[in-house]
Parts: sequence; structure tokens; C-alpha cells
Amino acid sequence: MSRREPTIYDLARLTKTSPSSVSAILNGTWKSRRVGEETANRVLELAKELKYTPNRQASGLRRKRSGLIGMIIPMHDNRFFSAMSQTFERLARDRHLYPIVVSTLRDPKLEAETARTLISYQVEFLLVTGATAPDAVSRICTHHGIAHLNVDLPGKLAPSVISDNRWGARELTTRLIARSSAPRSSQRNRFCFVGGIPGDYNTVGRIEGFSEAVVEAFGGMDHVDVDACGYDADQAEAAIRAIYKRLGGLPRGLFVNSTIALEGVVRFLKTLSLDEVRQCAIGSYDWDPFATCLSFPLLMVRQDILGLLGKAFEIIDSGKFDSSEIIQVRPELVEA
Amino acid sequence: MSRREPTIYDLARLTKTSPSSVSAILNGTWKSRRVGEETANRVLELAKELKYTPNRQASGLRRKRSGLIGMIIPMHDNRFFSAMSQTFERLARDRHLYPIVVSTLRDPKLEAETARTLISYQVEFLLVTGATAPDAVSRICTHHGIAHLNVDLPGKLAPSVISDNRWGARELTTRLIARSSAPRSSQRNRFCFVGGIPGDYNTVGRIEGFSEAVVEAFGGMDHVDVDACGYDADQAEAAIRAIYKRLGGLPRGLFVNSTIALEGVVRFLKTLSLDEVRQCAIGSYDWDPFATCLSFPLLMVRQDILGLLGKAFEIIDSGKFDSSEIIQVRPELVEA
DNA sequence: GTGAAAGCGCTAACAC
DNA sequence: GTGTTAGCGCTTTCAC
Repeated sequence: MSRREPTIYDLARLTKTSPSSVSAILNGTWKSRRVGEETANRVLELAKELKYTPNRQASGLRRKRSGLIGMIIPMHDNRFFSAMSQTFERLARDRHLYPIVVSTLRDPKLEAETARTLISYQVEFLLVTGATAPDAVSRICTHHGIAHLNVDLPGKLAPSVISDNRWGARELTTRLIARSSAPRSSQRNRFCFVGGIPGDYNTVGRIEGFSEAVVEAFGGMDHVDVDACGYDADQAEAAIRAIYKRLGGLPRGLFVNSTIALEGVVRFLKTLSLDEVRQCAIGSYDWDPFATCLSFPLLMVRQDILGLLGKAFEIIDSGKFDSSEIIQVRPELVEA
Repeated sequence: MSRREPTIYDLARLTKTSPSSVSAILNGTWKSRRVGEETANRVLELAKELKYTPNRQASGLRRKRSGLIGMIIPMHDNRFFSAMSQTFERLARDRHLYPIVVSTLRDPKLEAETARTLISYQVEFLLVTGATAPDAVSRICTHHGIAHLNVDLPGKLAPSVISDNRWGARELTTRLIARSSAPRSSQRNRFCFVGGIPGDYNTVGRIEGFSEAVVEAFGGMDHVDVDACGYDADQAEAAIRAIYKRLGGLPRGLFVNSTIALEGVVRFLKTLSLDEVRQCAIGSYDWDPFATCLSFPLLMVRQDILGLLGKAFEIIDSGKFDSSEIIQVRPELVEA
């Protein structure tokens, strides 16, 4: 327990070589250093025997890089972001970078603080995912010369890779319209949008896509039919209830902006007859495997996580962090 | 970009003090060092102006601690583990430890390798959550003198904090039995268990609890009624289909061992009439918010994540890592 | 009250 | 082919 960890000095002493040789051997750098094969083996063997573990703080300090790549996300406890973490880890490891994922709870202060802390641990790159204030993080990173980029929500001071919300929403809506049929009541012959936050970048894009599709099919759209009531099941439940009351029934189609909102919507739909619900073409922007458990058909937009992070790592690989280009990645549509 | 980051030497030079004073001031250690208030302010101000950020690799190297606490989990992309990550972060931060969560995909080799890497970054503590081979990780940690403990799945070489699976399963089953009623066919007057892996520690405990409750209520249990078919929706779907065929209908009650298995079960239940399904008392070991969307009542076991990690951090706070005690934390029961 | 200096474990010139 | 040495940026003992 209190046994000092062996260092390269110990290895050098015990194998009668020098620290520099040991270092080179351990790092596989012995192309440049023409170290004797026999010496190398001796060292490697002893290292294994002693279970030598390099001290990366020391190594990082010396070479001024840590081998760390950070990603900040709003929260772990969410299907989308946890899938991001999973894929991020894999892509980072492929590049021999050690991934650190930290959540910042949509709190701009915590975002900035986390960025600073990660920088103090000398992360080499930082992915800023779904940040509330990405530009503040960018300013910090830029000041410290840390290569970084935005994912999921764009910023103005670094490259951004985001979902093509507008395309996804348009496509989802168009397909819903195609599979729907006009209800008896012309009053209810409309599509409604529920969920999300009015100012939110993603919501804005989705409303745009939704509107485009509706206008194209119906020749116009009533703004009353868009209710960005928040990302919350209860609010969504209230929203759909209000729609139902206003129209005297369900609309021809419904665009639910997130699975959390979908929860609330379904809570309300459960109070209706299945036949009534099946008359309404329902889609959700966001994917949840549990949706297969619903008793009515549901069309979902599933974000292309590998596509998003793949593009992000392309930028990392290329080293071009200076643009503030926005790359859009199309999501896919999935039947429940 | 290439501007060298300011160090305490720069701050010392510019404020005409010494690195040691700057260090003390920046660390708030100036109780021990009786440093002049005025000097302190000068330094603090300049540090802010220059956006000085300490280099934690250097500091960690010197003081032989990193301020890092690691947790390995099987995967991010899972409700239970991602909730663990979320809570872990909070509890770690409360203790001024910086949390690093890494997934190891239930792969013993990756678990060991990850432990070694985290150790090389000098983590001060390691939580080993849901590990396939916790003892192998323990051996590595012990060798390097790293305080660590197991969570969710127990090991023999470190303290473990786990869910009381047996209690939870027994309670769930007992309540399901209480709310159920005998079907017309006596052949179907039984409870079935679906999902999980036969050898798996958690599944074993849950089957025990399930059996106890069934035996108590019915005076016996048929082993045919327990099908640990795997943690997989398709397998669970096949399992419930087989049960249905064998019994000529649904059993009196059903214990589904995980929400992923529940998905498969629901897929099958959707093919039946709602009335038929409502006749069967269904429970799931594991919680998912989406379950509120189901059209039949469901009783769920929700693991007490804060309870589990709270206990784990109690051990960390107390510094007693030498026992291999197993602490059990009771889950709670939740109505869908 | 403050400064000088040693050294944490490692890497990379540079010397031989 | 191999060893010596000077730091990386920080903390901490010790001296004044």
C-alpha cells in the first residue's frame, strides 16, 4: 500500500540502463534511439514483473499534452446524450485519446467552469455538446489555445456539427401528412406541433420544417397549431388536452417534439379510444426504443449520432478548428 | 494560440513576489503562510487579468494526488447506469473531486485496462460499477494502492454496495400476487418469470425473491415458470410467446426482469386483447418513465441510485476500504 | 512576512 | 548504442 510505485529510475537501476533508454523502450520510441534488442527485452520484462505503470501526470507535464479529450454534455440521464457518450468514447479510443465526459446541466456557469477545469487537466480537445452558451466556452478555449468544436447546438466561434432539424422535421411532417386522411370535421383537418421551447435553436428549426411541409400540403398554416410548450411531460399533456378541446377532437396529425413530451401526450391519448387515436397521424422528433410498446403507429426521427460525432472527429483529425462552419447531419426516420 | 500559458513564475515576476507566495495565495493556503493581504490581492487580481489557470498535471505530480475520482460502468447508453453517472458526478463534486466516468462494455479485459489507465492518471478513488470481473480490477487497484469499491455487482476483494435484489423481487412478486386473481383455467393460475441471465448475480437474487414469494402464496413453484432467457427484447418476446402457448393463455402474473425484456414482452402483449392483458398482473424489475405510456397497469422496481452511491461515498468519506463487506440497499416500488 | 531551492516522474536534447 | 542532464509547473520545507 505504502510501497512507492516504481519509476523509470527504478527500472533503469535494476536493469543497469538509463532512464532515457527505459523511457524510449516503454514508449516504443526505439526507432530513433537505436537501443539493443536485448536491453529492451530486459526492461520490458522487469516492467511487467513490477507491474510498472507510467505516471501520466508526469509524462503529460513534460510533453505538454495529456492524451485527454473532453466532452461536455447537458446530462447523462438522457437517451440522446448517453448514446453520444458511448459513441464518443469509442471514437476517442480509436484515436488513442482518453475520453472524459462531464455533464453541465444546461447551466452556462457550470459549462464555463467545467471547460476551465478540463483545460487545467490539459485536455487536448474539447467537444461542446448541447451547450446553452457555447460561445462563452469557445472564448475560454480559444484563450487557452484549446482546439474545440460544438455539437448538437451551434456556436459562432467554433465549427459546429448539428442535426438537420429542419430537414428532419419537414420529412417527418411530410410523411405523416401522406399517411393521414382528412377527418370528418374540417375543423380538425390540420396538423399540430407540441413541445420544445420557443427560443431554442433546435425547436426553431423543427418548427420551420414542420411549417414548410404543412404549408406545402395545405396551402397555409395557423400559428395556433404550434405550441412549443416546453420539454416536459406535464406541459405536453396539458397542451394536447387543450388542442383536443379547441378542435373538439384530435387533429389530423400531431408532431411531438421530443420523447419526453411524447410521454405527456400519450398520457392524454390513453384517455381516448384506440380507434380515435389511430385516426391521428402521430410523429415524434426523437427516438425511444420503448415507443415500440405503444398501441398506435408512431413515426420517429432518430438522430444520426455516429454521423454527428464522425463529422466532429473528422474535424479533429484534420486540425481545422478555425472556421465557424455549421455542418448539418440528416437524421433518419424510424417506424415505431 | 502559441502564447505560452502564464505560470506562477510569471505571476511572481510581475507582482514582484516569489512563486511560493503565489502558490500559497492561489491555493488559499495563506493561513499558514502569513502573507500580506495587499500582496495577496495584487496577485489575485493579476491572475484574473491574465486568466491564469493552474496546471493540474504539475500540481498533481508534485502533491501526488490528482483530485480525480473514477467510475467504470458497463455502458452509458442505459437508464440505470446513466442515472448512476449523473448522481456520481454530483456526489463527487460535493467532495471537490473531479469525476471521470468510463464505460467498459462488460468486457473484463477492458475493465482491467481502464482501471490501469485511470490509475496512470492518478485517480484517487475508483468505483467499479456493474463489473463483469470486479476482483481482477480489485487486484490491480490494490497493487497500486488505489482505494476502490464495487457497486451494483459485488466482489470479494473490496467493499460492495448493491441493490437488495432478493428483497425487491420478493416484494414485487408479493404485491403482484396480492393484486391478482385466479384465472378460470387452473392451468394458468401461476406466476412466470422472464428475462435475465441464469448465472448472473442479480438475476439469481431476483429469482430467489420471486420464488420465495410464489412458494409462500402458492405452496410451491414450478421451475418451468422461470425463464432467464437473456437481457434482450427478442428473446423475451419469444419467451412470453412460449409461455402463452404452453398455458393456453397468459399466466396469472408475470415478473419481467428488466425494461429491455419488458419491451419484448409488450411487443407480444400488443397482439392480444387489452382485456386479456389486464387480467395478468405484470411487474418489471427496473424502471422506465415510458412505462407510464402502457395501456395496462405495471408495477416497477426502481433501484435507489442515490442510496447506492450515498453508501459508496460514505465508505469513501470514512476511508475504510479494507473490508469486503456487502451492503444491500433496498429499491423502491413504483406504480406505472 | 517572504524567498530560494529541491524535487514529483517523465522526456528529449545533447554528448559520448 | 547509451548515459547525463535540463527542465515541464507546481508545492513545500527551510532559512532568513
